[in-house]
Amino acid sequence: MGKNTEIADIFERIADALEFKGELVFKVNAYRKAARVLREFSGDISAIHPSEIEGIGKGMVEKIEEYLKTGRIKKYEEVIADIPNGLLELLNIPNLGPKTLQLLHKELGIKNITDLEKVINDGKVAALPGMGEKKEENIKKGILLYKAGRARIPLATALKVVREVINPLFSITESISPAGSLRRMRETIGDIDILATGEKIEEIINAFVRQPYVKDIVAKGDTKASVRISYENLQVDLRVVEKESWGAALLYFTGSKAHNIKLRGLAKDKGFKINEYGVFKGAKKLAGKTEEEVYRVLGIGWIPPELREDRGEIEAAIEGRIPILIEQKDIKGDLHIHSNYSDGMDDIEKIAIAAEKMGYEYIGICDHSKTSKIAGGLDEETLKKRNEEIDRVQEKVKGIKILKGMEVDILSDGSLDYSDSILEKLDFVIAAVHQGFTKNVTERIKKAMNNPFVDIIAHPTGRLLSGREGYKINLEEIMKYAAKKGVALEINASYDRLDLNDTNIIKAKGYGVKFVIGTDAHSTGMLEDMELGVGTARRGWLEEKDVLNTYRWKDVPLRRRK
DNA sequence: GCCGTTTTCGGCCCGACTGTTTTCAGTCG
Repeated sequence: MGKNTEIADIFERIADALEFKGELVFKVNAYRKAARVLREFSGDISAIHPSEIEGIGKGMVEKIEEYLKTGRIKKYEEVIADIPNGLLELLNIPNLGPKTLQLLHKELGIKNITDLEKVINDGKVAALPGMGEKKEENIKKGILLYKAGRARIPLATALKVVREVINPLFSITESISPAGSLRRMRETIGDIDILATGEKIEEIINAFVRQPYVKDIVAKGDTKASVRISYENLQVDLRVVEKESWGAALLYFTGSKAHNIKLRGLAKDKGFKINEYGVFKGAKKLAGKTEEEVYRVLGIGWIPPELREDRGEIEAAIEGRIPILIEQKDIKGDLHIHSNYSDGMDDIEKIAIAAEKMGYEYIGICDHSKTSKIAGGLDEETLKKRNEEIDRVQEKVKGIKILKGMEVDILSDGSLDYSDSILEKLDFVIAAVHQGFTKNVTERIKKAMNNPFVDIIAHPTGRLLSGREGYKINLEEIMKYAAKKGVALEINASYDRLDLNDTNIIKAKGYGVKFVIGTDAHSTGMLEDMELGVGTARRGWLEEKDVLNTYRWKDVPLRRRK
């Protein structure tokens, strides 16, 4: 996806190579940081000047310019010149770091995974200086994990798993909370992190590693344990701390790493030291019981976990401009729900009752339009019947407003799947690309936005977390046009979509775009995905006013009402 | 390699756990 990512990848590989060679760790980190910053930078990289972006200095700018001009970076070619192809890849093997890899390369001549497996199986590793039986065994385990693939799991799955893991520990802990990327509501999760506190730390650790879901104990000490669970080979880390350190530990364990590093730098500037036990001045403890307390002694307000990515949140906190983020309770209705008239599982009445129980004021039934035949798209006649059914259910279920919406296909020429006279009569329309993902998609979406009855664009990029890449589009052009036309972009909360994602939301908000969070639910159970959508919106720095379905229905500033 | 109203040189986040060691290096988060 563009030059930013290409250059970030190269910087990452330079970092790996330098680390392998034993170069100063700070230099290695500089490349890692530049890679991360570049990945998240949304602007034009050819126009970057040193110091404009934190982490990109003179050297990095030179290399960026070199790449844009020649398509190569000499420094990269230099550092990998004497490293065999496929060797650095082995750094992804758990328990095998740069120092050990260098040793194995030098002493045993390994060049790739095949060589590595051979020397391990021949028992040649244990005999090397500083190595031993156990280290050899750990690398062997690491190779198995590496080959099994350690794919990140979707947020929705991780939330379910963490609730199951935490439940049996409730009775023996005083507090227990998810931490890590899960608490930050990242769209995918690698390891699951949990923090707990209670009277008997040892007992909590022991109870944790003895749970039936534990397949393998990776590490176990006085204050923390790591286990691998049967489900998806996931690693779960539990850290147990004294009550007095709860806040500092929760902060530390929630991350992100980049957020923590910057926070610790801030503490250092003030002459403090911050670790997972608290904030210290010399031996004196200044804070640690709550997260609020820790931030306060650093002179800033509490920062919501979803923002802790070092994307400017610490600077914002210093200047007192941390937004009041949208919350689930602000959502007044779900505007993207499929009924069994198209490919949904449940009938309209069941959906209405379920949504009423969730406390919504309104729901939008949005079935597929006629061209999406596989998804049971409705022809004009069936649409009429469905709308009559909505009227009938509305008579029975009075506690919630049931809106007549549709998810209308944007066809290959950019026209819509129903005539304007049909679209006009609906309460609102979501337009969506469901076919021709590579054909003129930007132009087609823009053309669809020219239709005055299109209120929302569904899942604007079309990507799926399970692997589908998404449409070939110029997303920024679509964002600008949506802002201009007053069309809202959807934050599709479906567990496999989360589309727009966090960084795209930030970008779109910058252009003045408004949003709708919809679950795209195909069953009443999936209405719960709203939690994922709100989490993603929070990661995108959104406030209540940015999201249209936080308004009462009569006040929702839909495009067609303007 | 980046960065700077304490610095343009000399710092750069901090600790737990493991294994191979007798005081520490490597890996991880």
